[in-house]
Amino acid sequence: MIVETPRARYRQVADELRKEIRLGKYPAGTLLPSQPELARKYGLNQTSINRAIALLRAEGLVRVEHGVGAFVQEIPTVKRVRRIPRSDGSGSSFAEEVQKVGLKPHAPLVGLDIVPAPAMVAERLGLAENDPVVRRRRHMFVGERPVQLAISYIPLEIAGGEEIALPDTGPSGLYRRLGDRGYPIERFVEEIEARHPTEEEAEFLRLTDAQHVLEVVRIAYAANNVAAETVTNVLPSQQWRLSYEWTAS
Amino acid sequence: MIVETPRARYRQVADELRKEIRLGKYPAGTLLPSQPELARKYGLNQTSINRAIALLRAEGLVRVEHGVGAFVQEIPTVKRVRRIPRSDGSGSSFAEEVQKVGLKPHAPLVGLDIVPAPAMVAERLGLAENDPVVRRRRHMFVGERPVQLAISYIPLEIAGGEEIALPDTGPSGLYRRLGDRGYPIERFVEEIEARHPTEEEAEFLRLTDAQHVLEVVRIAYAANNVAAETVTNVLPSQQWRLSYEWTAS
DNA sequence: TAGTGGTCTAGACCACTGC
DNA sequence: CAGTGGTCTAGACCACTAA
Repeated sequence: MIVETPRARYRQVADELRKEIRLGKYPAGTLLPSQPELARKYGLNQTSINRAIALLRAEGLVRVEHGVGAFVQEIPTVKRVRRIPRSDGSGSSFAEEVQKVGLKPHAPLVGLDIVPAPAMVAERLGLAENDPVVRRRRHMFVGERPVQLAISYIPLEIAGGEEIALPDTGPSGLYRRLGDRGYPIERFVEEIEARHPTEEEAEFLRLTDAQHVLEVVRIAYAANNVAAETVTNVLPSQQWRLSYEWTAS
Repeated sequence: MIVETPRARYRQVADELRKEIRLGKYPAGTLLPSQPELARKYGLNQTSINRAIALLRAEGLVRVEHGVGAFVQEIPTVKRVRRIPRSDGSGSSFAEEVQKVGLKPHAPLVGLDIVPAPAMVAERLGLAENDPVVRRRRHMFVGERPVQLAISYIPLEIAGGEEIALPDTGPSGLYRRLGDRGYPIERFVEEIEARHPTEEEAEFLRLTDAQHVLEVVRIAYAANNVAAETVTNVLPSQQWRLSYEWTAS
């Protein structure tokens, strides 16, 4: 190791490991050498090596399993997938966009039920808290890899029942059904925010709590600004790039 | 301190400080007690206190100045400001949106020159690398607080000269001038990505490198898919919420 | 059980800031 | 200069995982 006093030793170790990962010395999915081993190699204490690994964790380059070791994270394959507001009013669907980049997506339904509206959802849909809403939860994968969480809420009064959100109903399918029920969608608003994942999200998406997620909240409005649906998508920020397109005039 | 073995002591200290900050015991801009002092208070080593502070740094709750202390970060005042693609084709301007929430923005020009196009810019604008482009750089503040960086590039052939991007030219002003020069804008694409800040960005935006920024890249297209301008905005992810709106048709 | 990562100490030294 | 935060050690103990 170069003695470069102004830069902390543990940072230098992190730099070195980062470089070696980038160069393919430790391919995705493999284990880094153990902390005692790295300590010997670099002539440092295990405590210092631990700090170095903590840096790589925070950057999302490495995922640590206690008692096992530090795994090199898979390459962010989902990046560059797009969300595009289109003239038919829907954002492009998850499946479409992932297929475009040649990957096999699946988005199993993990829950479909009727629940009292949580405060945030009630606010977005213009309901009173605890008014009944249809809730649809999906886990989205690319191959074996979890890449996104989605929870959709529709006021029960508008939905009529759970059936409206049954599987194989793509977004446009859902909006067509809402139209059939007398709530044709006129306007969409999406808000994007970056935040720390909840524990549940971190576990499913295999993130450390030092990494961030993007939360994309869409609200679909029917006539008279009646909010007919809201969807919240949670995606690891390092794996996605969002895209919006619109025309002048 | 509660002896809660499964949770690390330093995490408990961070929890405690986080709570006290939230409750206003340490208002924004003030210093936390020094590390030795906190060490005495919690019966821990300075090393452990240092780790606790490091957590708060990573979360952006605190900004540390070496040799001085840990300052409580100002409240993220810019949050909820919107970017809305409007019917006139422009995103709403920085100044407009900040004023809407009752704050005083200013966005001084820090650079206006003609440079060879960097690779990424050349790709976005459909130029060859090193083709000349007009570059406009702005630093954006709300009051005294730096909140955003913006760099705009226009092919010199389209711009004619630097004048096109002179100060007090709002976005729509620039696009009107481009129209006058025979390049009316037809279409916009924005791509959003979360990443770690560069050192320069971290310094200006007063971020630690553990925090994230949103990079919003917009490309404005004239007829025949000729890219007439690209702007890159860099904003601290914790201080902003982006918003897009569009109508079904 | 042996090997892994996570935490903590007591003490040291350094770099930086402000007086 | 004194006070601040940043780093590092040598050693210890714990929790977790896998065989």
